[in-house]
Amino acid sequence: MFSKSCEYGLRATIFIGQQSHLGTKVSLTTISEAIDSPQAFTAKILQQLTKNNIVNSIKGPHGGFFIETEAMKTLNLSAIVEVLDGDSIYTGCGLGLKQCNDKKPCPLHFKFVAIREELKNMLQNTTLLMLVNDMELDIFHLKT
Amino acid sequence: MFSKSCEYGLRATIFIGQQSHLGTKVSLTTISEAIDSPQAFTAKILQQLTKNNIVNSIKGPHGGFFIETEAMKTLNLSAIVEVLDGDSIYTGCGLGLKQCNDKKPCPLHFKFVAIREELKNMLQNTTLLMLVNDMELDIFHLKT
DNA sequence: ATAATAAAAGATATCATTGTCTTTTATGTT
DNA sequence: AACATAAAAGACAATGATATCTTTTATTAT
Ligand code: FES
Ligand code: FES
Repeated sequence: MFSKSCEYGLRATIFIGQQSHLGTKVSLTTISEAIDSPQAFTAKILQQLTKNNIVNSIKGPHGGFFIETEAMKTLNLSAIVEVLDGDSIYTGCGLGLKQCNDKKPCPLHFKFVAIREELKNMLQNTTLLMLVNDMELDIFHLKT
Repeated sequence: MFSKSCEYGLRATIFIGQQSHLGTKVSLTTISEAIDSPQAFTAKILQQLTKNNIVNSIKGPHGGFFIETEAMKTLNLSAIVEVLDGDSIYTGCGLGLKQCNDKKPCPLHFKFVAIREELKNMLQNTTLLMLVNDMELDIFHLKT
């Protein structure tokens, strides 16, 4: 469904959000251990997320990654996915045709678009804050 | 969503089904032109589909690929996807956790599984014959 | 039998994704 | 100012997916 980059990026963002909610910034090492991801690769992903203002970062001692609580209210998963995987998941044809639209549809088009839209809506309607709040229930996990 | 192999495989199978419905076997060259796919790569995919009894093939002059009409009634898209992409699309965690289950869910689990199940149902409930019949409407396309 | 046709099989090549390693830049502490 | 910390940036490596090419096998037609 999503690329590895996107999977790690989503997990990392949720973890950063969770910790920021508790008032603490987190370092790359802490993140990659918390979400069980390859550290150097995760660094690259965090660079992209930082560049695209999904997360904030501060260099130097006591630096690290964080997200403002206010930003968590409006940040939805769709924004993260779009940064890391582009919008092909929202616009791409299920059968790989170059164009996907109602005018010249593939035989799976209408059935496929219905599900694609649900996925899109789910990602757009799910904010980081929702997931961070859910995480407080101690039911959900970010590794294995 | 699906791999290139799976996209080409689905398109190829639909085309073979369509032509078989008209009573004609089709060659690799005909298929790859009809669905606009790389020929040699498509050959490899058709080998997999043949080995897994999704399509039939006959070597030699007047040979080619075909599917029995009876088989089209029971062959659903899910079977094709499973041969070419495995079942990770049905069982994999949206955030990339090694296990996906209700016992130790990721924060996206329940929302994600809901959509994953819809996709699964759609693929299981859509038979090749349905798509082949739809193709007769001249509304749907298998390339560009 | 020979030649032609067409898929199967095997080997190899290309590319994007995934992943690592090293150097640089920014910031805080002593 | 010197040092330590931590992210940013750039170069490089490994892997798997995608794609091609060649050889073999099966079948049909002459
Ligand atoms: S054209 Fe294939 S999903 Fe829209
Ligand atoms: S555990 Fe993540 S989708 Fe099920």
